[in-house]
Amino acid sequence: MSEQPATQPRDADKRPTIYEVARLAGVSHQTVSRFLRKDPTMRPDTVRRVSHAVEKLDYRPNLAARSMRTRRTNRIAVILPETTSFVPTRLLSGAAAAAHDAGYLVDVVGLEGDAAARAERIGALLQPANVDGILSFTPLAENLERLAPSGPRVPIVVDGEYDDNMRARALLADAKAADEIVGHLADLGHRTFVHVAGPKTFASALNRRTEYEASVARRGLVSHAVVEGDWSTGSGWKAGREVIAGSPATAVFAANDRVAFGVIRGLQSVGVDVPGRVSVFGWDDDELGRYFQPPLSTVRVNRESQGRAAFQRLLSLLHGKQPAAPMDTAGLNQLIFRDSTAPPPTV
Amino acid sequence: MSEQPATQPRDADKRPTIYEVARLAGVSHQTVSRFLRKDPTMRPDTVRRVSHAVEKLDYRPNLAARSMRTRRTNRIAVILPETTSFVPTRLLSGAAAAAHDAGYLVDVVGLEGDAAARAERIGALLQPANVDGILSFTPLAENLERLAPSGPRVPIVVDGEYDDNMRARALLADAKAADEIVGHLADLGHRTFVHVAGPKTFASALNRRTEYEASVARRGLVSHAVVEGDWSTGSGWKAGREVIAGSPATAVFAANDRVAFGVIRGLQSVGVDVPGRVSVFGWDDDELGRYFQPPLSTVRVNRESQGRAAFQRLLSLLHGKQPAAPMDTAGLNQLIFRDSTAPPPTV
DNA sequence: TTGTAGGCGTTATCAT
DNA sequence: ATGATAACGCCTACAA
Repeated sequence: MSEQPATQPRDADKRPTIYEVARLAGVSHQTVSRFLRKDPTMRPDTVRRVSHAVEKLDYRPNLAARSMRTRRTNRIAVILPETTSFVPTRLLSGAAAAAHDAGYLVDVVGLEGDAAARAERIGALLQPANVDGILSFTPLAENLERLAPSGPRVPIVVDGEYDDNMRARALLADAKAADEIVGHLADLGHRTFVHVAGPKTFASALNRRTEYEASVARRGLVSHAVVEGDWSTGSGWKAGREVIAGSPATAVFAANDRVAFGVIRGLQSVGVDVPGRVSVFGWDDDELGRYFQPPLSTVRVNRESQGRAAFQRLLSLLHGKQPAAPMDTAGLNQLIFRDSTAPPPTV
Repeated sequence: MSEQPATQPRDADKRPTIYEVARLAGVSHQTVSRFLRKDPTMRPDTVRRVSHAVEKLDYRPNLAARSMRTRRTNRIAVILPETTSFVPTRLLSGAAAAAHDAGYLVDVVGLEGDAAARAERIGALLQPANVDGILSFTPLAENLERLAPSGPRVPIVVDGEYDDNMRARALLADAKAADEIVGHLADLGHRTFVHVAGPKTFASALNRRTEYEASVARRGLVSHAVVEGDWSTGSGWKAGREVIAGSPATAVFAANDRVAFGVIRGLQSVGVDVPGRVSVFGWDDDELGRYFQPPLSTVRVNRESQGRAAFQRLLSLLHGKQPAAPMDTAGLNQLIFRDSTAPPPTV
């Protein structure tokens, strides 16, 4: 009773393995493995014994060992934009939560800089052996080629981008909201519009812009200008002062709320009243919009569920299914009308 | 020349291993391993041959296999708050970038919900076998006990929290800025203050609040109230209307810019002029503050480098060193004076 | 229903 | 300076 430490010989600093659980439970090591895999063919009594041992030892599986054997990592990589002005936090947490719910771990990698060393590490990370799939919240384009030049590729989903045969349905939600914004402003009596867009590389920005142009044309209205913005308040401010103020436009559709705040403040700074002279519509339902002066009309998008949806799309890919476009396309976007939109001045 | 496929037998869908690299280079598999480990004792010629083979096959190491053998994962976990109103994006990207630079991968895990399954997964993730260290941007408290009840623990750093013997120095930067804010307002002539704080569970919020109270007392000023906020614009709005408006206070120190925006708008909504009647100071240098009405006085904190610093602290722990407090404590916070602060009304 | 053998890709240890 | 062999912890296959 002194030579062999029996059940807990671990060198203090070492986690128990299935072997030690097995020994404590008086079974073989892969009976423990079966237990972990929730094999239904186990005798209830055995389950109990193993379960106790697991608990007593506070056993936790070694993920690396598992994935090496199963060739599945239960991990996805999420690629974040390098842009400092646009970081989709809610998207990230939504996607991460969905991933966790589905039993996946989430690696985040940034696209910042381009040090060779980092490129290499990221390249390694994105191998099939290291990650089951990739979810990107930033346009990828040729970056991908650089990161994983050849060989088998894991499934990739870029948020907001869809392949052709699902484009129509998938983008419908955003397009519909964009069209409704134009419609709302038109109903108020506006005829001349400006759109402050997001970067063209973002599918979502491009889509909104495209739909804006289509909607304006369809309704026989005038698009005075489309300003290329970068999601930032500064770009809105600039557009407000340099393009919109003094122009015949009376209605502005901004790519997001931060831009809209900039537009409004820019206009106010040169004495243009909002919404007296110009109406402004945002997109995101940033909390501040409720308290802004004037309170901002906007689109409430559930970024959390957008993130979840993006992950679901990836998950479908991982399961070998064709990813379905989000079904609840209807309820995804909700227009919120506040005081930043009103009828145009009666000339 | 037909039986053995020589150098690229991989089943189309399989990444090459060091064995295939070895075969192509005409060396043994752990000569390749040495190459990967940058072993300096290799003959230059051998290095060249292996290097070529690696490149030709686009070989990337299998991280799981490596970590299983080395018992190091080169991975850290970053824990994000469940709060939806406060998501430290910049902190995250700063920390992630620093981690990547140091050769570490980053897993993000949220603290959302409490489903047993998720707790289990997270618990597994946080094992030494799965992650080398943990960086948390949210208070952990007893959560930790729940997640990893026993056994060896990996090093943990909670952003903003420091152990006692470094507290003084580490917190100096924030405390100094907080004191300077009070000082600035006092210099303008203010005597009666309100602080709209962040959640007490956040070390940073608690520290600012504590220093606020100390600074006010030290200077013989009056703290009319300390309002418990939650980092949100709404909490600022509420504080502005319900506590500050109609009170004798003429100066407000808000926990962050979003709160400050709420305070200002709340005051304006009940006809209280800022800064005519009340001055408001923020914290964060949110871009919008530059364009706000009035432009917001605030503290510019480099969240990126704060995130980097947090990771460095963890890295020290990982290397077994005592973590040093940030050295550049001086330049970390920079007060920015804009129009939201002015002398109090002359009574 | 449970146990035994083998191997996943890598690095460590020992030879040579 | 390089090669052979074992081991990391787990799971899949097959045997009992």
